[in-house]
Amino acid sequence: MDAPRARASAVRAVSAPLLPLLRPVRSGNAFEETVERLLQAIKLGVVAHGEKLPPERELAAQLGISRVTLREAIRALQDAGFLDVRRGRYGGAFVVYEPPRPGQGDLRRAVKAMGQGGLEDALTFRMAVECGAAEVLASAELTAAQRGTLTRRLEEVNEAAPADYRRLDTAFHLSIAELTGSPLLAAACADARLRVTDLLNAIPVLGPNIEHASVQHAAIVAAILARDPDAARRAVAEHLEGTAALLRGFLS
Amino acid sequence: MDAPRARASAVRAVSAPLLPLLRPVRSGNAFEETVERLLQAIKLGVVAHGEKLPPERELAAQLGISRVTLREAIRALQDAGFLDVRRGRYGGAFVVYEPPRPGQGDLRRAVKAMGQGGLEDALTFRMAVECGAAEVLASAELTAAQRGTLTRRLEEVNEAAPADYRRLDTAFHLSIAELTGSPLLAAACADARLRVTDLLNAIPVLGPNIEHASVQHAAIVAAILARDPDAARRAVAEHLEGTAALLRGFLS
DNA sequence: CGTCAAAAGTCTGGAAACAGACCAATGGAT
DNA sequence: ATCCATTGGTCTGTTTCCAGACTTTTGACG
Repeated sequence: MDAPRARASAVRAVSAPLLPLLRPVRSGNAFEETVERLLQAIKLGVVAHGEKLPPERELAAQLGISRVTLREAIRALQDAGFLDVRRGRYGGAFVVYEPPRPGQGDLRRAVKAMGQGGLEDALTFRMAVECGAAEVLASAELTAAQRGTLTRRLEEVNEAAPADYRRLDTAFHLSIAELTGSPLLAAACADARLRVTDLLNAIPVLGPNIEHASVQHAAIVAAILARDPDAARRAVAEHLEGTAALLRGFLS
Repeated sequence: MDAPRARASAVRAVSAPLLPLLRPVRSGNAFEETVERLLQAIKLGVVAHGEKLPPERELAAQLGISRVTLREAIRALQDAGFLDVRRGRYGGAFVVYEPPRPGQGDLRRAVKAMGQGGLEDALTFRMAVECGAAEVLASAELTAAQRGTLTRRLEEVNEAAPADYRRLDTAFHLSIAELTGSPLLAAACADARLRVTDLLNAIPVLGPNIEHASVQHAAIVAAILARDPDAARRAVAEHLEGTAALLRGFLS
């Protein structure tokens, strides 16, 4: 139809470096992906020991999969001993899992499972999105309710029993992202956190680290409440660098 | 098996605010999702006018879908006039599309298509991830090749013809993310950019804006090359705020 | 102690997606 | 003029996944 391009036969290949766009449309297998998701939710403590998952129909809708597929995943987690499924009214899929005594050999295995370069990728990604979230939040004018949520989460982490520490730490970090009011940003932070969960679960929760972390957490909250974006970003960066260094330390 | 929980019947529901984890496992329909992806790649100029998509087999593998599904998507884009598919050796799916003369009424439609709160979400997300990427990059020690890529992309934007401007601007922004070496971060930035593409395409490319932007682009590159993370972050923030303001201006 | 609502468990037919083999056209190279 | 590698086009059988109706279990409540 248009002569110019016809003879041109401009067989320019697709530009090499711009291919993050052509990343996978679907993450392989719905069943496996669902198992992974639920497992992460359990390990993150989003659904803690003794709690139950939402009803199958509801959960299936949220995950965008059919009930059949969801049930297969739940069944797998039941067989693996993570869930206890009870039927009848007031039944459901109850979490029967407590974070393991962090072993030492686990860490290398977890790192290996991330693949080549995966660790640095995850840490970099987390640094970028969490710093961004803190900065955004510190730039916004918060309502009293939002400030309350933030300080409450901070207190919860500080008072946490060792067994609950990771879970509440996660909740604290994620609430920063959620309070920005940007679902995309919150999802990105959740994703980033997920990618380091297995690693964090593989290292012990040590007193000095907790104390150090709680000082940093307090600094983050203070900066956000003071509406000082620069300070908030720096505080988060420092905190995450500490975590990253801790991980690298256990690896060397 | 374990008496303690049996009677406990701890029917604590799943904690309300921590549900970004239970987001959809798969984005609905593989076909539609693929069409969307390809369309975005075309509109972003990742595959410019006259270029062709990678061979079907290759592209299907990259997208993680079957060739059948990919072909349906390509067919749809062909019918819609975005692609011209030719067979035989040296054939392929050629892009027959040029960014439209930016209309004025389009913007509101594009915004409406994003849904309630979608605009602020996208802008916030973009601000967070792109600032993060710039900061990460400015913190790293770059090779000569990386510095070269960055400055080359900058020059390309500055010399761009109006018709090519958006495409090269996109390439510039994305290369910052790519140079961080974090695929996750690069994907996040690409995603963020995608979400505002339709909006940007709906507003005219004005001389003063371009000049303003090119000054800011230069500042970004300078800060990165000077290894000044703070300045890099600020420069990106300023630049994106400019874009956001421009969009809001056209909306009011 | 029976009722009943909410939950898991089951079944069936159909649509979507896939894997892989094979066919057909095209145009540069020989 | 012919060859042939490369690319799109087609076909077939299989697997995965889904939508929705229906059944069964359970335990709080009246």
